[in-house]
Amino acid sequence: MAARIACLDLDTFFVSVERLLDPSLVGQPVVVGGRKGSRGVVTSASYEVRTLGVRSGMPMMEAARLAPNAIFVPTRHDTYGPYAAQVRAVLERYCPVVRTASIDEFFLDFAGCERLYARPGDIDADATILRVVRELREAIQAEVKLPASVGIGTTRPVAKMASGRAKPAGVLLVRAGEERAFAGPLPVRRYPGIGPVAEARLAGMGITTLGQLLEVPDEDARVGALAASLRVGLGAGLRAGGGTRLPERDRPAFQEHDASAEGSLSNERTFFVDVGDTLVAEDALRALAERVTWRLRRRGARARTITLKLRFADFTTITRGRSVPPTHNESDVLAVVFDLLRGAWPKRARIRLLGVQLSNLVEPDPQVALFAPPRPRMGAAIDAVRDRFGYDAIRMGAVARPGAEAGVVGRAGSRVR
DNA sequence: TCTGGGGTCCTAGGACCC
DNA sequence: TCTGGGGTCCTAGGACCC
Repeated sequence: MAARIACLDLDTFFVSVERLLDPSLVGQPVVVGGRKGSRGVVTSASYEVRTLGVRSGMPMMEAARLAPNAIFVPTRHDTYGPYAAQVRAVLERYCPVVRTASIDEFFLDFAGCERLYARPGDIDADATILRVVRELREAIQAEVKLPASVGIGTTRPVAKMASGRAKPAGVLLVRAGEERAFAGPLPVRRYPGIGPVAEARLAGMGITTLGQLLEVPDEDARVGALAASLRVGLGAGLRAGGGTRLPERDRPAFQEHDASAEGSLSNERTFFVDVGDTLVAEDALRALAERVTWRLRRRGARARTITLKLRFADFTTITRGRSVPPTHNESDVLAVVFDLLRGAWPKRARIRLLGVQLSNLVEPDPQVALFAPPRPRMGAAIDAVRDRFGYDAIRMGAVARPGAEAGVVGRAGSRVR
């Protein structure tokens, strides 16, 4: 079993793209995230500010305190996708099996490619993969102008951990049989799937490294069920060709599933100031329902479950959901979330965040579709414009300005109809 | 220093059915 | 007449990832 799974990670992706768009940011301490002073967090931090302790996920306030001289750039979510798509296109030239794990992370499976790609100078299959991966990394740098790091191993968790060690802009291959030597000294937190909670519980058992976790004997009564279950996944993940229990995600390794009917879609929003007014909350829900149903229609799917998410001023978060006949209509979603809001919002509580999630997605049933009301003509026209020019090309009046009379308002605020 | 937004996966209790 | 067992769906919450 050769090391043939690669994990490619784009280094400080959002920062790198912002630097492409504004070269004056190159070499500067850069933080991409919510607006400074607002209720936002860091989404990407350059290496210059990481040395000061700034990390993604950190509140912007804290980042500003740690790195007062950094340049703060607002996250532009629509901007980064096309760059990720360019990267994927390069990857597909080099590897037949590419799986997009997130906007800045890809897994490649070179199974069966070793001999095809072998060159006379390669001493073994590992050398072949390593050479190809270095070429591919250079190609991304040259063509898309983005730095990437690649880890290579026998399993996905190993490849992922190796990519972390390869940063910045490096390549690291962990040979078959050397997984434990590589991972053993690492903190448990480095293993994909072990987060802060599992880390703390393991620390309570005196386990801080992956090596320690693996060495705990099965019979050890002090080890909780957590450590036992983690060890199962870990052992498999560190074994060449190993299985995929717990921490190893998306089991059938690289299966691309039916995107139209899988998973869920959600949109949520944190208010600048906590909300106590029903009308303001309902306006926000209108905007969220409009956006999320538009995305659902673009997928060609319908949702069987509608869920309202509420986060109160004290940060407690609840969800309330309901199963419904499959729908993709904003009005259906809105009726449900308004009703759920009434039942879930205690008097006097202030709301920090509202979210609308659509899940249990299904393909439209042709039998049902026959009798379903057609999408109103104006709705269809709005969809068509948004499909061409993007969601924000059109805003509903009530959404654009709370309290405004209904109607469609163009980008500049002029009335379209 | 108060904590974004988009997801996936897992668990657990209760309803309901046979 | 004090009580089985299995299967599936629904709902809520939480850990985790980027």
